[in-house]
Amino acid sequence: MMDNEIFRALADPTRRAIFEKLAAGRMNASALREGMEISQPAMSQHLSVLRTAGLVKEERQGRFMNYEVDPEGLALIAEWLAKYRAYWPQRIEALKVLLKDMDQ
Amino acid sequence: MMDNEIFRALADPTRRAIFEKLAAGRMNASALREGMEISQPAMSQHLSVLRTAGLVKEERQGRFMNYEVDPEGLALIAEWLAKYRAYWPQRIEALKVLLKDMDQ
DNA sequence: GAATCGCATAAGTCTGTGCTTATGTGTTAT
DNA sequence: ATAACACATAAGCACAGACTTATGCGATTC
Repeated sequence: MMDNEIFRALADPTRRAIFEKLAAGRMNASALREGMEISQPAMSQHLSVLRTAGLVKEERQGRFMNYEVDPEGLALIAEWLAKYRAYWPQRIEALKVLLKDMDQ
Repeated sequence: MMDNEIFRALADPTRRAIFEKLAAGRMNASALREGMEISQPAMSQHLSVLRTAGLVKEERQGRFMNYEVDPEGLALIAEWLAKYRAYWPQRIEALKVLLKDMDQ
């Protein structure tokens, strides 16, 4: 059950911020730190958690380590969410947005 | 920002189990405890967290407290997920399932 | 109205987790 | 080779959070 690691990873606001920043594009750990007031070890540890959860994947490039969003993790959340489809009221705007954004 | 409470609430496996059980239908706190090896105060505290996160809503009925899934919280997760639509590869089966289930 | 029931809250304990400083490992530059 | 760089890992600390036992509070039952 990967649910646990996924939701645990996203439970931390700093990690969500890192993930959001990564969503803007592939980036190395140092670039991620810019404007984030976070120590280098802390960043490394957060990235490790995100990686274990399947939310992020890494690729070595020289002495840099490039990180990017891993769709795998997002898919797990979508699967989890789909289990509760019965509870989606038609009028919730967010659903329409989600559908419009995804279906194209 | 409600993201924090949502993901924090779902980070605990016991709370996810409670939520999943509630998805089967409206239930009071005692009924939820059945077959779950969890103390009464622990259940009450978990439900409080889920409620604050917007994942569950309650309604008093005599001396019972009925709980049910609150779509509000699910909508917040869907909104969060929609922000990363750019990372959905077409072939992910989960996405298709989600779309099929929702769009009908 | 007293006892019981369903649940919430209080207070304390123990574990997990996010941080720190220090150090290690591999890569590039000089 | 040596220094500098990008990042990972180790160890320790402080706080958050999930549990416990005890008690409180409304509502029902007898």
